[in-house]
Amino acid sequence: MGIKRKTKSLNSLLEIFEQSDEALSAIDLVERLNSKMNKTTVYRILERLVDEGVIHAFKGKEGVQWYARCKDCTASNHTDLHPHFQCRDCGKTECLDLQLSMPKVSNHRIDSAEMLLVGQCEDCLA
Amino acid sequence: MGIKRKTKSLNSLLEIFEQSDEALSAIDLVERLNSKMNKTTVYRILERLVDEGVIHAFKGKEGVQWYARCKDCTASNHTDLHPHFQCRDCGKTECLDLQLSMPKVSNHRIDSAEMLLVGQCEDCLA
DNA sequence: TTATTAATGCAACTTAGTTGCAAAAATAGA
DNA sequence: TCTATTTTTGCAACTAAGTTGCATTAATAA
Repeated sequence: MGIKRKTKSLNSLLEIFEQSDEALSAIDLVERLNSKMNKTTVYRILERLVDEGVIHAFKGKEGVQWYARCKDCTASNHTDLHPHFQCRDCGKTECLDLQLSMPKVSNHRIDSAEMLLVGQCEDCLA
Repeated sequence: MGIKRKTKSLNSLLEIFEQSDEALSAIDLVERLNSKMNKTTVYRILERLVDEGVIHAFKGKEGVQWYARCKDCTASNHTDLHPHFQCRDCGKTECLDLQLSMPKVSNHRIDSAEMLLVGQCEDCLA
């Protein structure tokens, strides 16, 4: 499973994530890479990186896919549970440095939790 | 602003929400009402009901729109902040009776927060 | 060096939701 | 009431995000 070969395409994506502290949307990545590779390839590599625990995926405010580098996750262990913030004005999206606790709900088994905060980022507040 | 006329279409939707304790997806509502009204109308009425504070909207696990009746909200005051749960197996989606507190993030203004839990519901656990 | 497996590209498709515009229905004013 | 105005609805066409099938290319293994 996961990444079998570290190809040029995969490295291009990895590089982008290493150079960015913010989260990146699939749409944005497809656009940025559209001269280098096909959008199908972008989506497939993103999926692989998520499976490998290199990045994690979440939904932004419009319901589209966003990705960010994982700090404390591996393929088998996705432990870090933090909220994401998206700026309503500039769209900047970031992982927040807050550890959420998984809420317990009686008679329910919770597999995953996702929290999205929407508001104004530092730059757009000024 | 908001609802100017209580039409037949609007009442059909209101009725569905009154008869259901679960959340309902836009997709599902469009399907259920497709003999009675156009999907554009469904989306427009849902938007109006949200504006009026009658229902609230949130994104399900696939990033699509879900709606549920508001308990403690009005057009001007959307106070109730609770997580939503969606069953990974049967898709059942519900408001959880837990009050979340709006996280404070320095240098950010938070307007809204949304939390989605995914797992197995009571029925699918058995 | 050939066989096998994995990665990629491309075009076509799907799905959720939106838009523009014309028609119908409701309301208001005289 | 009758007419003018406003609101609601339907419809068809469109958009945007993401997916699928399949053929091609590239990498690895035997």
